[in-house]
Amino acid sequence: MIEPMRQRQKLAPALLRWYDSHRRDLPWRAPPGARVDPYAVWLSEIMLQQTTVATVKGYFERFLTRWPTVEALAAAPLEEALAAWAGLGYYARARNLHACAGAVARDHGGRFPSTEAALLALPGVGPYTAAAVAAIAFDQPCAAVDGNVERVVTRLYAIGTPARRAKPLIREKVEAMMPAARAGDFAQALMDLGATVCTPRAPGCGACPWSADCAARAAGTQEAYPVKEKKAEKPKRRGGIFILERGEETLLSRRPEKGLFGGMSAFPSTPFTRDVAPDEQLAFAPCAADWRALPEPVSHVFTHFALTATVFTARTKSPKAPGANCRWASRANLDREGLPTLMRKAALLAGLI
DNA sequence: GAGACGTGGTC
DNA sequence: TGACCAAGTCT
Repeated sequence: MIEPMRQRQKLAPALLRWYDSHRRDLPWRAPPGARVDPYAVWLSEIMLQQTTVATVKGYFERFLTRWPTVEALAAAPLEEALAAWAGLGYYARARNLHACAGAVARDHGGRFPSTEAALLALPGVGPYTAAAVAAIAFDQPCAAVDGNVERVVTRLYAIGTPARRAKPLIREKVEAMMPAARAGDFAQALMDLGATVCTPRAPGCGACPWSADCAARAAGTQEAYPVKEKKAEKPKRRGGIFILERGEETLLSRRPEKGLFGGMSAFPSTPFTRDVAPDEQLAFAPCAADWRALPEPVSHVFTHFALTATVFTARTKSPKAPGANCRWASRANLDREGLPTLMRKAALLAGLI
């Protein structure tokens, strides 16, 4: 048994050695030793919130190509940023991304602040992202605790408290092992370890630089961590989506700024905040028309409810003026309108794209 | 502080 | 196949 203080001081060097030969090559990472662009680090961190690396890669490249600097992104209309974000989910991130770019351009002269506290004050930047950007982009010794780090640390110390309440303790443990140099590499190494070795299922303890120090491994209970709170049951809801066509055009509406799909373009629909039974769905149609239900509904599972939506279609020649937040979109361009995935599914089912 | 907030992949 | 998971934040 290694004496505790000595053990703690050996953790970071062992992890950094492992990282030097096993680090993942990712589009937002600079080659070893090279300097990273804080804008690229921040952009990647926002996209990676609750989203997989594989999904993010394409979006990251497109955003960086289209808006190479934070000033360019700040100058873009919000609608364009939202459309480019379509399909990534959690659209509040895109609204905050745009607001954050504006704040950096306006209040910080186009340079991201380098301290955790100043970063935390930016829209869409919470405790994790502030620490991650400070560490990765500015090499500040900040503890970036994400889901990966939670898993690694709860296993390393066999912390049986549900992860949400264990956050402060996890942070303490990370700070205690934080090396004086290479703070950015350390933060990324911890996340790489969680993503590639200390995985949720079937962790590769044989390849782990910390396996000899790991309390859960010693007890053979790796997969029992992190302990999760039991989550509430997911309600099932029904609803309707209305696709109105006029010649080669389709009616789109802009969703309210807050709530589901906030600020996004979408087909008019019933509210999704509650279950809307089939016999009351047509009352939410954008106008009177010969609405026909498609034979198959679209099913879509959100984080907090599962939706089965009937897709109604109708044609019109001269409808009443569409609502203030409605517009006609060319069907040929529908693919580029930046529809949320649920709405894309409906368009696909209706044969529009 | 618990719930809202998307989506795609895996077993 | 349905449940669970993935670099969280905001209210």
